[in-house]
Amino acid sequence: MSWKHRGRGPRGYHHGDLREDLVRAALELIKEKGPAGFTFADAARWAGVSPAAPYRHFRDRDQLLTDVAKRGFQLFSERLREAWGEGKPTPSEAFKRLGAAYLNFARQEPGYYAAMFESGVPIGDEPELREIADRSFQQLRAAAEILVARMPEKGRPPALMVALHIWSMTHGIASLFARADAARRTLPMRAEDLLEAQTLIYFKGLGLEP
Amino acid sequence: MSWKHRGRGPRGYHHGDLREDLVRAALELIKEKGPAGFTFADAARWAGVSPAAPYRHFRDRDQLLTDVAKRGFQLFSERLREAWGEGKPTPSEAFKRLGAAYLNFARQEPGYYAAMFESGVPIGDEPELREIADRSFQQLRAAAEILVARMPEKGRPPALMVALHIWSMTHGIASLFARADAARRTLPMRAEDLLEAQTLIYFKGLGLEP
DNA sequence: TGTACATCAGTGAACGCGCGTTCACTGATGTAC
DNA sequence: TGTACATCAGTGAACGCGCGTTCACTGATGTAC
Repeated sequence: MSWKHRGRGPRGYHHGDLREDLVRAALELIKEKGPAGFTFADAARWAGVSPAAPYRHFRDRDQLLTDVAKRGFQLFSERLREAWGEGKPTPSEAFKRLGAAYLNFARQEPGYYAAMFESGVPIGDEPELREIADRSFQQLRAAAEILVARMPEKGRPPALMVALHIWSMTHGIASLFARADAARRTLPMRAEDLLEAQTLIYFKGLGLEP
Repeated sequence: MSWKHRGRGPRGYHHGDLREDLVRAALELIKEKGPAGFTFADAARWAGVSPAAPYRHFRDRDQLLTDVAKRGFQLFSERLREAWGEGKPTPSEAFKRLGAAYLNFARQEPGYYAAMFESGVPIGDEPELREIADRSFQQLRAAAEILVARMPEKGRPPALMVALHIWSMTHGIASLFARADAARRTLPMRAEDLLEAQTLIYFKGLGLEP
């Protein structure tokens, strides 16, 4: 595997897919050094290209980071959707998969996770990013709707609140115990088990039988 | 308020309290630009001192950051301890205060919070830091013990697990909705209310009456 | 099918800048006698 | 109380370095005819 172009065949003057490769570079570098630890020049070097080349594709480092965050939310939405699997066979099974997918995303995609949640990229400033980010949450929201719909009509909690609760607990466990970097706290059990237990207790508190 | 020494009286050749002032500088700069957005030189400038001066007090930027994290955990422990107030008048009252203290800490001390949880400072590498960080968690742990002790002996959940659950949900809400920077998600209610509702549901799921 | 041309996506040299770090130094403070 | 000296905590100049950014350029590719 050559340093210059990493096995995508010899390249001539044109790179061919620099935009994609810069995103890959960013992910790799964020993983290694944290969301603030990579530079535009770094990314160019990683892609085997002159330091001026990235300017053909991104205005600056921030725009690259924002793009990474967007792709991250996109991928995240898909992962959550697949995991939820329309709530089959039972919502609690599906919730278990959903939580596991969240934790796995944090573990396996540290570059995306950091760009999405800890890079300081302002979500609110760019409508497109905001929309994509919201879509991830809509997955949770839809799941909560289905869960709540199984309860007797009297005393149903608001689905939005339930979705936010699930999000919070999952995000808390992911950020503390399932992250890939040195800030991870040790845990005397699997993060999945901690989350599953918490979810069960929470559901029970809502009045749902298992 | 002069730029040079910010109202702590005129100073001569010696600064008097540079170590403390560098910590203050770090907090201020982290708050403004994020945990990775400040430099050693920045901190020196903020304190009104030559760029070589910080080296008398800290080996490098990382050591300063670690020191900030330590102080952060120290302060955090105290805040949690005060808020818990030995669980009086009732544990659920006390838990409510505990959660609010956590959220307020995230909001009011963004510099400390970021240094503690999002700066990439490796907790495990320095025993002293680890010990201080653990102490914060022990506050939650002790609170969980008291809560669990109120339950009938049969079917008591492990206090450790309960403490981890409380930590996770509080941390999740703090990190998503009560942070002070641009990565904060909007929330259609007070973060405190979301947390309180979640805690109540969780406690109910554990079999505790309000 | 060939050719001329426009456009695109890269180069590489150059620049100013701020950072980290070292160094011999010096002003201020504390202490022994 | 005064003096000599050691120590401490700063200075400021200097250095090498890598980053961000611009620029005129050039090689490769696509397209009109």
